[in-house]
Amino acid sequence: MEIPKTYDPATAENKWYPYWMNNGFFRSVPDEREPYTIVIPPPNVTGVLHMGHMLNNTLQDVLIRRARMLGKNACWIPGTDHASIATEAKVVAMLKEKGIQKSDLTRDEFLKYAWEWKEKYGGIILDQLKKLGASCDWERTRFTMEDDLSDAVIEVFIDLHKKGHIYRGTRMVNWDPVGLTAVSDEEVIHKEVDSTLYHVRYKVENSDEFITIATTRPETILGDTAVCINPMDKRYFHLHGKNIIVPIVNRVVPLITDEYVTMDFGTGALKVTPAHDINDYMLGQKHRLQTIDVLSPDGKMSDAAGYYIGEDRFVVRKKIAKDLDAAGHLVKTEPYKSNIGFSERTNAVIEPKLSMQWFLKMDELAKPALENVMNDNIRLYPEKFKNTYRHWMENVHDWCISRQLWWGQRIPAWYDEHGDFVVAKTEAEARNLFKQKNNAFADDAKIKQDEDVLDTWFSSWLWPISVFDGFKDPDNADIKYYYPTNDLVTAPEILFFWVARMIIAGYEYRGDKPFSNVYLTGIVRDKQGRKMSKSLGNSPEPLELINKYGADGVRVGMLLSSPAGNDLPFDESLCEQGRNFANKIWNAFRLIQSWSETEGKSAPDNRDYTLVLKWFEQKLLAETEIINDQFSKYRVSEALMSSYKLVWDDFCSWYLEIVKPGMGQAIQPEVYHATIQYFESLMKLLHPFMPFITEELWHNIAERKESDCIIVATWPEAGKHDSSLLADFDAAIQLVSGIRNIRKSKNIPNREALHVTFKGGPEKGHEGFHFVVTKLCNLSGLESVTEKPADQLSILLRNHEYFMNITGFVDHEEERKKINEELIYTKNFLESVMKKLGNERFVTNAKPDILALEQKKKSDAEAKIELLERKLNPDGVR
RNA sequence: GGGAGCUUAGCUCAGCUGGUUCAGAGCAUCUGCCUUACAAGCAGAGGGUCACUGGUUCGAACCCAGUAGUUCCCACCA
Repeated sequence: MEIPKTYDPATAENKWYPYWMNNGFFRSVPDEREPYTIVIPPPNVTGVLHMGHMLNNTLQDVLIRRARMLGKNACWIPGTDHASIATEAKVVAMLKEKGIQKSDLTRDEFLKYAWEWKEKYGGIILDQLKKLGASCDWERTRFTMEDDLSDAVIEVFIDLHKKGHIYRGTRMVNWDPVGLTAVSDEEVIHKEVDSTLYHVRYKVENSDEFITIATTRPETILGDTAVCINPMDKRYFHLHGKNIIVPIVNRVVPLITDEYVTMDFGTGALKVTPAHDINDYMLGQKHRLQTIDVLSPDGKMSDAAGYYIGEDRFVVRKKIAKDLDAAGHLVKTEPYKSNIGFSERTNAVIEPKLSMQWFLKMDELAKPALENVMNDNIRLYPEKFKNTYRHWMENVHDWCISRQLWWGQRIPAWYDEHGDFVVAKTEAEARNLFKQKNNAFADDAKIKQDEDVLDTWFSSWLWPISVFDGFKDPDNADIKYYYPTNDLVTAPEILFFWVARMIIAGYEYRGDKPFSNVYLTGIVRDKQGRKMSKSLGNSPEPLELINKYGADGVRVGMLLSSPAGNDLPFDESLCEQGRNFANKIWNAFRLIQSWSETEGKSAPDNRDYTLVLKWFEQKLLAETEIINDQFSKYRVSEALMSSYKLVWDDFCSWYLEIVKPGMGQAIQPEVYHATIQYFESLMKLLHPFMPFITEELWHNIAERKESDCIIVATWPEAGKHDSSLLADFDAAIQLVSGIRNIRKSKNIPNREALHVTFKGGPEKGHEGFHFVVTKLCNLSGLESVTEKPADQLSILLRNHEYFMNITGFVDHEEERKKINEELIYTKNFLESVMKKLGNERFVTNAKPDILALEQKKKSDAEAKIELLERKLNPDGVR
């Protein structure tokens, strides 16, 4: 049968993914096995797959597939997040293209469009994950805004309100004038921006004097309700108790004193605009100042401003500067760098704005969430995030959970005509509550529900519980079986948005952690270290990468250089390396396959390979143990690298080359069958990383039923191995490398057979592999001699000297130089060992095995020195 | 401003309890090979003052202090 020289990923991918799905290999239902569960960080319904998703989901798939092979009941729950702000923005934009304004629609009309949009585009990202090979239980796909999950959100709101954790209050919030909503602190990105500091003088009432303030936002002067100075500031002592006249509006406001003002910044005088600055707001509260909101929600000057009404704040900033100047109030301007907050979603400049919002008190709820991370009940990988986590949880702020949007779970609060409110699931319940509060409450009294919806994270924080219907039916079989889940794989950016809050919800509603381990991935960056983003256009299209390099190749590429918590500087060449690896495996298979045809047809290769078979068997045990250990520490890229080297170096470069039958020879059946077994084990080890090619080869390499799939095969055994055998083999291949090196440096072609000898008996164990050396190096012989041959090149290995019959090439000076260098190194080494052994404190304190090791180092070094010295002075003449 | 982390080969990173067969890996580079599985390959080689300075120790890439550079998080002085 003709097998193509290169692996064709598309064929395997199109064949096996549907096969796995149709045969229910991804499906999980509770049974007697140990569960292993991951809930996906639900991507936004608006999302399309980007490189971050690729990394994240590849990792999850690796973990889930390995758990499945370890015999666990592996369950990976997929789903999507309704993402209020992002989705609403998309729908608004879509409507705009159709010529429809959101403001022309009723809430229900708008939501109808939004749902249509979701049905149409909401599943794209999940389909893309399938291309990557994600083995999610698709029958369990959830959506954060489906009925059951929304019910859970509402119930939790009501419950937390009942417990007194939710309150309503006037607060300074981060207002997004484009999104027209409040956003949480975490969604504001601060950037340093070049701006102007305006020095403006205000007239002191009943005086000719002026007081000069500095501001970057002169448009807010219209909302000033005080000027503040430090009480200790000598410059202004004489003004204490006076009033100030705000320019343009000519409002008379008090001059107040507060230590908050730093004397040496600007002019030491601060204009106070409680409606538009968080610190001013606090000053306003403290000094009972009037609050004048001069901006409307869309960032234009409001009626209350009195001037420039309806004009954008940035336009007004320039205008008012001019007008102030004209009126003689502008003293000077200077360039100034200030930190400005931008909305993460819309990139609009955030306005601090006073508004009525709903808040969740965090201090008490956060306690168990902090404690259980600190005591390692929940482990973060890498551990360094524990610090960050603690810092945040110890200084946690109340969570503003209301959003001025329509797409999301509507807040279950109801207002009567006086503005009193109750929290209830339905209007009928709300009426009852009103009645309980007030007997006189009329049956036909008008009440209306809060217009706002809840923050998206207020639904995603329930995700690990709600996907198992843990609110709807707290004792159902699924939640009891799968919760707490095992591992969560997510980005550090949402450690607080999401991870911390899930932990909080877990303890509040299940009395238990939502997951045991959190693997925090890095950010995928481009070669220049920039974050990959759509706006920069520096992100490769994931599906194109998959087409180009195969899903397995891309998976390997993503994982190759991404230890937990480290950013991944992505480069397509990584995928190329992944593809090349797949091809290497493919060709190893081709080689083995070709042997099956030689079996019995020609004279068998009659070498005794028993020891080599044993070596590889032991090597597999040893490496599997290492790989298991790396997995247990979530060192996934290291586990991949170990597997990579096991396959490429140990199996392909050494094992296959050794057992490969010579030209015209047939392989021995037992060697062939052992090789197949080893290959199968290797495929299993690789399966979590490279699901497609391993499944394909699994079915090709041996006769097996189609239903016998590697995806559900048993993970290879690890365990006790003969380390001296492994060391003996290492010595043999070192000899091989040494001989090859000399061949190369002396330009002796491989077809020219060499004869190698060594003095005295070989070290025991090691000689068993001599035939390996003979075969791989094309030796005409490898035997012991009693006398050291004269004038031959030699190799030193484990205190034994091997001689090669290539007399003509010896460069004595060069050789002596090399030997001398090695001698010096070895002597220094011995010296340090002796120093240690001569140190009483070392000898008394070191563990016995370390001591023994040092003794061995000593004797080895001594033997080597002796040998080297003899090499330099072969006749004992000095 | 407060906090945390990082700095090891050209690149990306290991180095887990301090111990010179411990200075490592992969990629990249260089050299030689179209050797019947694979040129998406084979074989070989070169490459590092472990950021710097000092300290602790019999011994430091590893522990401590300081310095420099760098990244992230938190706060937000108009």
